[in-house]
Amino acid sequence: MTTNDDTLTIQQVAETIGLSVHTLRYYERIGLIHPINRAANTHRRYTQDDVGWLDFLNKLRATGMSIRQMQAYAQLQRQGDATLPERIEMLKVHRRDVEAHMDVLREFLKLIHYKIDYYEGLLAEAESEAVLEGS
Amino acid sequence: MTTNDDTLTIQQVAETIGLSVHTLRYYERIGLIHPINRAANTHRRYTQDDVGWLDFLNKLRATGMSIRQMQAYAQLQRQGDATLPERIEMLKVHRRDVEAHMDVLREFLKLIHYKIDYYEGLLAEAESEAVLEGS
DNA sequence: ACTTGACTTAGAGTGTACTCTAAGTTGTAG
DNA sequence: CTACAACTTAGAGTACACTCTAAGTCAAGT
Repeated sequence: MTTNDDTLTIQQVAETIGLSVHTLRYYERIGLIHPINRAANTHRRYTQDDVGWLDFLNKLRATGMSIRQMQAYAQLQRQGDATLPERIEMLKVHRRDVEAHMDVLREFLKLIHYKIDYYEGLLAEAESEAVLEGS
Repeated sequence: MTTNDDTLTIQQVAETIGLSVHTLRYYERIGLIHPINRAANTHRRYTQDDVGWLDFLNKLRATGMSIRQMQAYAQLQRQGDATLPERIEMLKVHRRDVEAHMDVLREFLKLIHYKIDYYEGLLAEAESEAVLEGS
């Protein structure tokens, strides 16, 4: 397999960005990415730009954006610079969502901290009683 | 509907903790919570303890714990104090997961910050050009 | 010539977590 | 007496995001 230029096979892309080859084809099918250019043998050849875009999609997913939202964003992206304001707005909305989610996580971490402390307190108590019984 | 004591109907619980009545029954069915005590008319009556536990379950879900994990935790809980060490361990593992997730979110927020700045820069540029053309 | 392995497609299947439906019971209000 | 709302059950249905299968093409290595 001589991939002489700077393009990558689907397998290579899957490895570099951590999505399965199935998922990469799926994302193309549902319009999250434009139809990938093909080599003479019909195999997909991903450019660095393609990889960058997929990497960004992956980050949107990892931060909780739905496929539907990403489809909307991808469509705007394909429509060019005229949609920049809308895309900025989407990103800002998503940022607010992520920040809200982080607040929830922070609250939870505080709770869990107290809970673990409390449980470890109970545990230490039980142990010291066991020691007393053993004496 | 006279709920004179300090117990709550399924509807009231749903409202106070933000889970649907369907989900509350579902959680009971799959063992996330013990079988709820019934009033004379077979209707469920939730105690404050039940509500507290459901609230905690809800927080575990909201922070990404799977139903399967919660089932395991609930089972340990029902087995009493002997399982305290295991439960502490589960909570610590989950805390690590949540912290790791927060790291991902923080990284994303940084990226999105730069991206929005960049896009708004493009936008400002385009606008100033439009002004020049207009003169 | 033949095997191997990476790729291709359309479409079916899976896992998770709900979410809803249908049919029935019960208690209160008009 | 009747209507209505809230509840009950078992089990079916849904949404989401993949994930896999089957059948086939193609290029390289032995």
